[in-house]
Amino acid sequence: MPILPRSFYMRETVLVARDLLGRILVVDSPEGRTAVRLVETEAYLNDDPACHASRGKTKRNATMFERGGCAYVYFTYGMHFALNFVTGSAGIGEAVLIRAGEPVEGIELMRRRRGEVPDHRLCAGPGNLTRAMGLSIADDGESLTGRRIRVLTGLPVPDEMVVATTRIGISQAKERPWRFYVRDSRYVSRR
DNA sequence: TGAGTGATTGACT
DNA sequence: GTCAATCACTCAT
Repeated sequence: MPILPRSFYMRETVLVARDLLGRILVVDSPEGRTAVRLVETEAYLNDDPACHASRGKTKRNATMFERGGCAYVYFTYGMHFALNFVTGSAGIGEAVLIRAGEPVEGIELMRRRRGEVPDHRLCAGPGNLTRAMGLSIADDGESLTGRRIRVLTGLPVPDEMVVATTRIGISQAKERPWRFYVRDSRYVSRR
């Protein structure tokens, strides 16, 4: 299956977030391979108060200002990592948060990393997904078209199967409908 | 320098 | 529904 090219990410961030549903994220690690079908994403834009980049560049968010097509991974709440796909041209500061995926490969490895949880919870939520796939701050800046991390074309999700709603866990710009998930999927973090 | 918050999660009432 | 875990960052001293 083909790898999504960098040009996929060099588009409007909200459109990329929507178009990522149904795509396959593959991560190779020394322990083995894991892969998920993306079922839940959120867009974070430059002029968006909820976006890390909205208050300028810092050491933590610097990767967000790179050219689209790389991973922005950050550490939050003192214990969790969150994976984003950087979008647009260099210097813009926009990205798509990967909130949930449906496991398609390496489920045993995910279970070992996550412990006793049902399969539809393995990658439900940004912190859970990074833990199940073995991602950490060490992956910040990694290419999304590389050997360790890549995103395959998968099967795009038709409009009637996509729900657009408000984002989760933010206190500012709550009303913007930039969260996308696959209707009726058991693998999303919240309904 | 220090208090408050956060793109979260799981345990508990 | 509440709350603690625990750290990078912001904003106000």
